[in-house]
Amino acid sequence: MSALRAVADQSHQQKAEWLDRIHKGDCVSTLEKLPEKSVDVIFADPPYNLQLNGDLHRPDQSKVDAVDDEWDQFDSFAAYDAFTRAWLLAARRVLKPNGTIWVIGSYHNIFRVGASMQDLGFWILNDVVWRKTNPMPNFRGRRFQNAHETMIWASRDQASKGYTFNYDALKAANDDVQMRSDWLFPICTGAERLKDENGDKIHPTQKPEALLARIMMASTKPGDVVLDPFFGSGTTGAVAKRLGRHFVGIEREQAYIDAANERIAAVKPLDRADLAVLPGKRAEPRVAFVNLIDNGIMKAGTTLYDAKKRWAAKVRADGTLAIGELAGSIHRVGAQVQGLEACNGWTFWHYERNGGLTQIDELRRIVRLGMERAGA
Amino acid sequence: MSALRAVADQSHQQKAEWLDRIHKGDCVSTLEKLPEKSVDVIFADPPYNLQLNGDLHRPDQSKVDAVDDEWDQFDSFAAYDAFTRAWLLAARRVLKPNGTIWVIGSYHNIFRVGASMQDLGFWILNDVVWRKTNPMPNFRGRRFQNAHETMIWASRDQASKGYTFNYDALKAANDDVQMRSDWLFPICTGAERLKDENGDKIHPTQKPEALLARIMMASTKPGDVVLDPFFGSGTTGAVAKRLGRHFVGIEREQAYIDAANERIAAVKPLDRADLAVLPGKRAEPRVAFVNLIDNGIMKAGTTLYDAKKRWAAKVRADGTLAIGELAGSIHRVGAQVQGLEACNGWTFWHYERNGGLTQIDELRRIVRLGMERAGA
DNA sequence: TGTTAGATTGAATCGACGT
DNA sequence: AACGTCGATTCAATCTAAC
Repeated sequence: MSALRAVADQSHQQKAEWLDRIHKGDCVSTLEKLPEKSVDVIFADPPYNLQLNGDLHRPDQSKVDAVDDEWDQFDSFAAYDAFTRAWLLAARRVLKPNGTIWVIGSYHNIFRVGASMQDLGFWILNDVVWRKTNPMPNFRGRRFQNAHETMIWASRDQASKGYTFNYDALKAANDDVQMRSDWLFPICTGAERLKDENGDKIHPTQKPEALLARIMMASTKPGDVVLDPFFGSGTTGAVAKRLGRHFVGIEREQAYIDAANERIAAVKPLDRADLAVLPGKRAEPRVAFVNLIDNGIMKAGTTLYDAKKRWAAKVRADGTLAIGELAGSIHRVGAQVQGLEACNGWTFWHYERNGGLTQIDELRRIVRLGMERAGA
Repeated sequence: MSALRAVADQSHQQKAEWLDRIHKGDCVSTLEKLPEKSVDVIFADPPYNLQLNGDLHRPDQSKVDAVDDEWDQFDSFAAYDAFTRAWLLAARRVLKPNGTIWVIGSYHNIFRVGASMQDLGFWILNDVVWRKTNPMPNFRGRRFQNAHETMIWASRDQASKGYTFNYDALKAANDDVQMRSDWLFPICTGAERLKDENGDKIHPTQKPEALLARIMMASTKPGDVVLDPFFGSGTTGAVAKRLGRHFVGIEREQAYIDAANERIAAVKPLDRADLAVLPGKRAEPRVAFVNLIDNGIMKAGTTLYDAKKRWAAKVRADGTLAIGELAGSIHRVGAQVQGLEACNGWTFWHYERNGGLTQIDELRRIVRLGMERAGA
C-alpha cells in the first residue's frame, strides 16, 4: 500500500483515541498503557542530567539562567541509568517492529543513553550531530565552545530492515548529494520560542522545529505515528501536525501541557502536495586562518608581509602571527603594527610567490572551495 | 617556569629511556610497566570492531567470538566493556593528575567508551566532532552518510582544574572567536597516507595529522609527553615530533611499528620559535594595586572614576579605595558601587590625564614592564 | 517612521592562589 | 582542606530604546 493510500484510509476510519493528544503522567507508566507495536517513530529528549555546581556569570557579570529544574536532578550515574533503561524498555514495547527511535542528548548523558540502547538490543543506524549556528559561548575560556548536540537514530533491533528512510527525498533536498550525519540549525529563539506573559521562556530546552522537521522528513511517511515521551513544549506535536503525521505526547507538568496544546492548536497542516520535499539550509563557510595550516596550504615558519613590505611576520604552529615579542591573530597583529583599532588580516598580509606578493585571502578562497563540499 | 624554559631544561637533562619510542606489546600490560603520573596527554584510538573480525581480545587475551544473535551480542558488548575499562584504568595510572585524555570513536563504540570513562571517574570536558570533508558515501542508501567521528576530551577527575588548554592561542588562530566543538578536516589520503610496496594502505584507519595537530596545539605545551596506547601507523608520534612534544607509543603489530618508525624518522621538527604558544592574560604576573603606590606611579589621595564618571573614589595610602564610609580593594569597591558580586577594578577604575580618563590598567602595564626588565 | 546603538539571552558539568 | 580575595571571561540573534 502506498503512503498516500495509507493516509486516505486512515482519514476514513475511526482514529484511535490515544492519537494526536498529550497524555499527562509519568513517562514509563503512561507508555505501559499504550498499545504495543503501535508507533512508527519515537523522538525522545530525556533529561540530560547536567551536574552544575555554583552559579555561572557572563563577562558582563549577568547570571546565566541554568537548567536547574527538579526533573533534571539524579543522585548518581546508576540512578540515571536505571531511569534510562526503564523508559527505553517501555518505549521499545510500543514501537512497531520496523519502527525507529531518535534520542537527543549532550556529552553529559548521551554516552550512557547510547550504551543502554545497545544493551537493550536497539540497533544504531546513525549518530547525527546537530551543529548550532548560535550556541552559547564558553564564558570562562576553559573549554571548547559546546556547539553541538548528538542524536542517536536506531531501529528496534538488528533484524529490523524495513524501517522508513526517505533517502531520495533527502538527497534531492540536499542539492543532489547524500544527506550527511552533521546538520546545521539555529537554536530555538525569536517568535518560535514560547514565552509566558512576562516574556520568560516557558520551557528551558525547547527544540527548533526545523530539527524535528528534518527528522520526520527522513524517517516517517505521511500518516505515521510519532511518539514523544518527554513532550515538553510540544515541538514534536507541532511539526507532526504541520507535516501530516500523527503524534502522541507524554508529559508530567500541566504548565507544559497547556502551552503545547495551545501551540499545536494554532498549527495549520501543510497541503498534502507540499509534503514532498523540504530544502536544507546552507551556510556560508567560514574559514579561519588556522584552516590554512590544517590543510597544509600554509606552513608554520612562513614569513608574511604587508603589500609594501614594511613589516614581516612569522606564522607560528598555533595559527598565530608573531613579530618579535608581538603576537596574536593575523588581524590583531596587522592592527598593532599600523597603530589601528582593527585590521582585516586576510587582505593586509601577503606571502611570497613567483617573486611577487600575493594576498593570503587568495588561499582562503582555495580552502573555502574545499569546505563547501562539506556544507560547512 | 615558562614553557620555553621547560623545553630548554628538558633538553639538557637525561631524557627518560621510555620516551620517544614505540613499545611493542599488549596495551594494558605495557601501560603497567610505565611510571605512574608521567604523561601529560593521552590520545587513544581504540579498536571498535565489535564482531566484524577477530582482532578484538578480552583482557586475558582470549578472542571474542564473532556472533550475531542477541545474547551473544550482549556478550560481546560486555567483553568490549571489560577491554575498555582495563585499558582506561591502566591509562589513568600513567596520566598526571592534571593530564587529559582524548578518545576517538564512532557510534559503534563511542557510547560504551564514554560511559566507561564516566564510571571510572574521568571528567568529560568536551565531546568534539570531527566532520569529514570527504567521507565515504553510504552505498546502500539506507542510512545517512556517516560523515563524522566523535572524540571525548576528559580530565583525570572532576577536581583536576589545572589541565592545559591554550584558549587564547586557539581563539587567535580561529579569527578571534573561540574554537568550537565541531572541527572540519579531510580524511587521510594522498601523500600523507602510508602505503606498502603494492600501493595498499598499511593501516585501515590512519588519522590525519591535522587532527592530531589541533589536539596537541589545544591541550599540550612544548616538551609535554603525549601517550598513544593504540599507536598504529604513528600519526601521534609524527605530529608530536614535529610540534616539539615527546611521544610514547604502544603497539602490538610489528608491521605497524616498522612503518611508524620509518615515518617518524623522516619528520623534521619545527623551530622552537615557531612553536611558541600565545599566552593569555592569565599567564601575566600578578600585580597588587599597592605596588603602584610603592613605585610612586600612583599617589595616595588621587581620585579615581569609572568610565562615565558616575562614581568617584579616593586612593588611600594602604592601597585601598574609599567612597565615604565604603572602603576596600579596587575590585570590592567597584563591585559594591555597581551592586554586583564581582568586578575587575583594573579595567573599571580610571584616572584623569590630559583632561580625559585613562584605565588604571595602563599603569599596571608599566609596572609589569619594569618587572620584566628587572628579570623578576 | 526608519536606523542604530545598546541590552538581553541560550541544556553550562566553565578559577587561581595565598593563608 | 577550607576560605577569602584577586580578577579573567562571550557569539550570534533577537529585542528594546534612543535618535
